[in-house]
Amino acid sequence: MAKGVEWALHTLLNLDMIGGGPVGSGQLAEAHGLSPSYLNKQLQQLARAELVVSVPGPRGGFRLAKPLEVITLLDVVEAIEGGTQLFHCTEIRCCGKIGELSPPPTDACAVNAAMRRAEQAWRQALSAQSLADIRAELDRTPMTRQVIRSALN
Amino acid sequence: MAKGVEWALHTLLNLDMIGGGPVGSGQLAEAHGLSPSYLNKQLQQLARAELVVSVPGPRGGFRLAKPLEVITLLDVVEAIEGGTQLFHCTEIRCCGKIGELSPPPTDACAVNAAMRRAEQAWRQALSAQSLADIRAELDRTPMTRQVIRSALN
DNA sequence: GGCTTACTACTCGGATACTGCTTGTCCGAGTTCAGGGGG
DNA sequence: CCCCCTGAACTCGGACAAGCAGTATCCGAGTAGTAAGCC
Repeated sequence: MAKGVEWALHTLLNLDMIGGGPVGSGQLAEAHGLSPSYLNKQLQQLARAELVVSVPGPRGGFRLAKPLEVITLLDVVEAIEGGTQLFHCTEIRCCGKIGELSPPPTDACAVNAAMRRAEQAWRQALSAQSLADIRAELDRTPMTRQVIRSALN
Repeated sequence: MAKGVEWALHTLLNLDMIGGGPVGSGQLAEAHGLSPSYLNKQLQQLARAELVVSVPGPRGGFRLAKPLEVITLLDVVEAIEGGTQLFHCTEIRCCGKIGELSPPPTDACAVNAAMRRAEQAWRQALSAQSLADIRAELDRTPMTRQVIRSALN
C-alpha cells in the first residue's frame, strides 16, 4: 500500500489540530520530516477528493474542507490510491486451454467474488472509523495538541 | 496486490479438480496461458507454506498437501505475499519538528492501530472462506470439472 | 492624503527523472524411468 | 530369465534480467500583499 496514505492521515490530523487558516505544504512536511514536493502531490489528490481545499498565493496552503467527523479512513485511502482495488481479477479463467474449452462465462468469477467479499469487509472497517476517532485517541495524551501547534506556528 | 495470488488460487482449484498424482508446473501454466517459470515460482512459495508438496523428477510436479476444506484464502495470500501487511507504519510521528518536540512515544501509533483494525477485518474475512467454498461455487456449473480434467490430461 | 499600479515573493499545480518491487526468464541440481549388459 | 548399472530426460529450485508503479524532484502559472508613484 502506498506510503502516501500514512502521510495524508497524519497531515489531515495536523491540519485539524492547527485549525483555521491554510497551511503550506512545506510547513506540513517539515512537521514530520517529509519531502515537501511529494506531500504536496498527495495534498493535491486530497483536494481533488474534496477533503481539503487549496488556497493559492502567499499565505496560502491547504485547509480542511470538512470536519474530521465526516472524513473516514476509506475516504483518505480512496483519495490517495485512486479507487483501485486490492485484488484485480485478470480473468485468467478465460485464457489457455481451460478458457478455450469452456463456454463463454455467464456469471462472475468465483475467485474474484470471494476476494471482493473480503475487500468489502476491509472497506467497511475503514469507513466505520472517522478521523475524529483517531483524534480522540491522540487526545488521551494531552500534550499532543500543544506540541503540534508549537511545531506548526 | 500481487497478481500471483490469482494464479495460485486458480491453480490450487485445478489441482483439486484433477486429484491424485502430481502435475507439473508447465501443464498447470498451460491450462490458463500463464508463464510456466513464474507460476513455478509461486508454487514454490505455496510449497514452503505447506499448501502443496513438490515431487521432483520425471512424472513429478505439485499436488495438494491438504484438502481444500482446510485451505483458506488467507493461507494463500500470506503464502504468496509473505506476510507483509497492507499498511506499514513508518512512524513518521517521531520524525521532523513534531517528533523532536514530542516525548518518546509510549503507546502505539493511533493511525497505525486504526489501519490495523481494518486490515484485521480483511484477514478475518479471508480466513472465513475456504477454497472448498469457491469450489462449491464453481460446481454450480457442472461442466467445469469435466473441462478442467480434459484440459489437464 | 488617498488611490492606482506595478512589482515581488510566495503558494499551488503539473510535467519530469529515479528507485524498488513485481513480473518474467534462464540454467543447474536432483530424481525417476528406461534400456542395455552381465550373471 | 532376472538383476544391476548406466544413461537420459524431465522435474523442481534458485539465481539472474526487464518493466512498471510508487517515490521524489523541479520549474512554471497564478495570486495576495507591498511599496512606490501619481492625482
